[in-house]
Amino acid sequence: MADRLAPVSDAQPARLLLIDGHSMAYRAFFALPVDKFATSSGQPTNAVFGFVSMLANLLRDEAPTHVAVAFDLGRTTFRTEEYEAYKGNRDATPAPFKGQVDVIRRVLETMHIPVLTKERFEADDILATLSTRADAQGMQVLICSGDRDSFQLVTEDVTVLYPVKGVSELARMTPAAVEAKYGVGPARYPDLAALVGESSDNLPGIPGVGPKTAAKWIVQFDGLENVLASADQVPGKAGESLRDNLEQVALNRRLNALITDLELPLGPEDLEARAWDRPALHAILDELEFRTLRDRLFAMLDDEEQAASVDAAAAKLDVAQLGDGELGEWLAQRAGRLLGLDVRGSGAPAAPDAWGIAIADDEGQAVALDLQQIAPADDASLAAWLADADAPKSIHGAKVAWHALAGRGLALVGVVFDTELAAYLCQPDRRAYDLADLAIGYLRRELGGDDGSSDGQGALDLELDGSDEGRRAAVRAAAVRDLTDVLDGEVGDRGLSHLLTDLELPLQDVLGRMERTGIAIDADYLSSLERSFDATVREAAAEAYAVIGREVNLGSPKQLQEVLFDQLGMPKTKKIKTGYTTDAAALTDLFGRTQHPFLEHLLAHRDAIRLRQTVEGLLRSVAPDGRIHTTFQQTIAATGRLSSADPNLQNIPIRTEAGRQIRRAFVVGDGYETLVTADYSQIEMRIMAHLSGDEGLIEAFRSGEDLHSYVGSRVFGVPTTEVSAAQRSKIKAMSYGLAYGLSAYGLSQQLSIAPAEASALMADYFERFGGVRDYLTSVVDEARTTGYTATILGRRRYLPDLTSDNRQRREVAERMALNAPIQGSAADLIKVAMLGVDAELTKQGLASRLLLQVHDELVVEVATGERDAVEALLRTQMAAAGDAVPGGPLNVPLDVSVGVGASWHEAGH
DNA sequence: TACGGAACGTA
DNA sequence: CGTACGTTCCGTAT
Repeated sequence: MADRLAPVSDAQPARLLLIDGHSMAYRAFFALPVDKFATSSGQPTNAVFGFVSMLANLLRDEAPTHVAVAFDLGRTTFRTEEYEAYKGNRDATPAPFKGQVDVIRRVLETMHIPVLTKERFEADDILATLSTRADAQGMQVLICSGDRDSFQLVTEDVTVLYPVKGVSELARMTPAAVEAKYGVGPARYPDLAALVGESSDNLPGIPGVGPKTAAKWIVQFDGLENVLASADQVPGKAGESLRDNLEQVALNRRLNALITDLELPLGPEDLEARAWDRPALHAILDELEFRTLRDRLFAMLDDEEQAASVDAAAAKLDVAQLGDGELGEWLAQRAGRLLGLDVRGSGAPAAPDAWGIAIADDEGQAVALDLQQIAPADDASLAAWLADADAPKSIHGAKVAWHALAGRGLALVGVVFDTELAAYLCQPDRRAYDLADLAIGYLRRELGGDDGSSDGQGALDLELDGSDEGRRAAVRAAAVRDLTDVLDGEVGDRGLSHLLTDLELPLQDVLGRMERTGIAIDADYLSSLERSFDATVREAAAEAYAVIGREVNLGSPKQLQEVLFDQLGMPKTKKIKTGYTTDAAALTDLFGRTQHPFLEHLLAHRDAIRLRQTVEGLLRSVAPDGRIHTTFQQTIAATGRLSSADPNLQNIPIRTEAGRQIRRAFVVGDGYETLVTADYSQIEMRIMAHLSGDEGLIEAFRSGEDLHSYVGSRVFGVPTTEVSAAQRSKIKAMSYGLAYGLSAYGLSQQLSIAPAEASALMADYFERFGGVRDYLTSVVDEARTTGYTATILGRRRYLPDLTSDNRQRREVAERMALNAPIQGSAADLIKVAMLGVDAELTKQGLASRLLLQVHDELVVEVATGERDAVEALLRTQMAAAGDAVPGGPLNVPLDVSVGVGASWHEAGH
């Protein structure tokens, strides 16, 4: 069999991967839903994604040394010249597929994978030629093609990878596999195909002859030639059919023979895999918005390449090896220049620590310091520089760094730019703002190392060699410095500089202090609450078990469905992915209909277990200082709101009496007099009034009357005093629903009224408050045109789905567009207010301090004797936030209500 | 062990 | 068939 020389013993044979580009792209196109794969601008990318994904898998799994992709050129080939109907049954190329082949070719270009085409020939002919020559040269060949004609090329050293499901699952067609599947070997596969026909090529076979008969004949007569020559000896109906179609079979065989001696510009030896043009590849994958795929691709590079590329990216970075005491001079040489900073450590507000720091300038010079063994002189220089307001710094996530440094007694002042905040303002819908990701996206630079957990906190691996870790930190600091210039431009282009510099950056400092301060907890009381809720949980569970005669996990929706719908045979609730919902609304509805006691106990159990869980979580979060230190996240909510985590103090119960018990545990701390809460009343409706300019709504607020009664009186045409409670609550639901894009149907559901009644209510509402309707439609229209919504301070939210062809996606985006300016403007205002309150506390020399923000509410801990002053400044500053709006003050007043008490519950209202 | 879904707390 | 979040638990996939 082996009639050629075996490869030299040690050397691995070359492995050539050949891909039929068009056929695989086409397969990918139909395997992946086009509506799921598109860029934010609507460019379909499903074929590109499938193709590149398949390519990535092949490169990883097969590790080819040589690669090429062949494409067809147009539809006319020597085959269509011989037989006009060849492939004539193909549907027109779908519009979303057009253009994707060109994109694939661009990707291949950046990967330096040769693309071959040949006038009048098909991609398969090119592959056949290359494969045959490579086989003769002793290479191992893999052919990836969705065209079965390629099976004829299979040998001991040539394997066809044929897609069986999408493009992710490829069958390895070896000689044995072909034989097993078709009953003939690869060389005779085209004989079989000629008899059976190939519908995808529009080549008809012999009627009544399938692969079994065809294989039988080929084996019996030893090849197609002999079958045709002996056609008259073939018995039966099939034989007759054969004799009627001799010409077609011969034609089929001529057409399905692949050409193996084309003249090509490149031979197998010229196809050696080369290094990718990484920046260009990054750029195009970026353009395609392929984030995970990019990670997969680049994760394939072996360590050596990885290291080399990181070195290349950081080649220009010079990490100074300073002797003890030389830091001061290094910093002095750069006095007044903006430097990038990277702090390694833990930024947890309750337990901060920093152990490493790196500083980089804009000329590729950096230093890295181990804070655990820093020389005293350098420590002093560093502390002075960090605390110097005139030493401008840029950091990625300054609040975390600020906490960490504080853990080592270091202040941090003079932060004039934050790359994380800047990226958030530019792309508020991103899930995360890892420095490494931003570096790739904005700088086309791979930072390497840090394995993704590089969010600036806790990412330091102590086991690593110190100098190596120092270099990583320096690379990050340099990336921050370089990103600063790029993002500063991006922020400026979007008109967000004011928001960054005058709002988010200074707010970060306020938030840091709020987190560090924390809020005092009465832990003994909280523990007694826990016991009480726990008792309720046990009782409710026991009673529920008694009713159904067995114990189930009441926290498992799956088991509950069994009990409710199978065991107890209750009517089915609303369908969800995993069956039927068991949420509180559905259970309450079921109880109303069945009066079944199990439901009562189940609901009581739900409530109690929830409360117990909340209490337990809070208890776990109490720090040694007896306070809870939440983290306010400033780059999470796409609308501009803050969020609170570890623990979340923005969702502490308030609606039920049992829930409010929990708020009694949040108390004034030692040495302080009381807590004060101040909240905006109906801030979102006020913003709606301002933004819409609706005279009626504006007048409602100026009149000082109860909003919902006022609006109700206009809608129902009765005096304000005669608006019934039911009318008022309908209006209230309606008003709030408007800001969320509520539909008439949704309103009817919420109010348990007929959809027609809800529609009529909405019509009446808009009749009286037409400015609101006009505003809501215009806000969506404008966002569709510009691509984004904007708040009163210019904060943007980009909503590309507003132009989606997919109705579902489009309507979701429309509701986001309605809500974002309102929710976001409210967020802007309270942020302005927080800065004002904080500044005023300082200015008046007060010791009272901000503790919490809950979207429209501030909680302040008041020092002895400062109560009146604090209350006054809260009212003033929160109301004054409306004056900071560009283009003058809001055209409605901002009402603030204030409460005072020793606990959050008492201070609430 | 990691992840998505369901449920539910807040504004 | 109403926006924005975070946390917990369950069940399944890994």
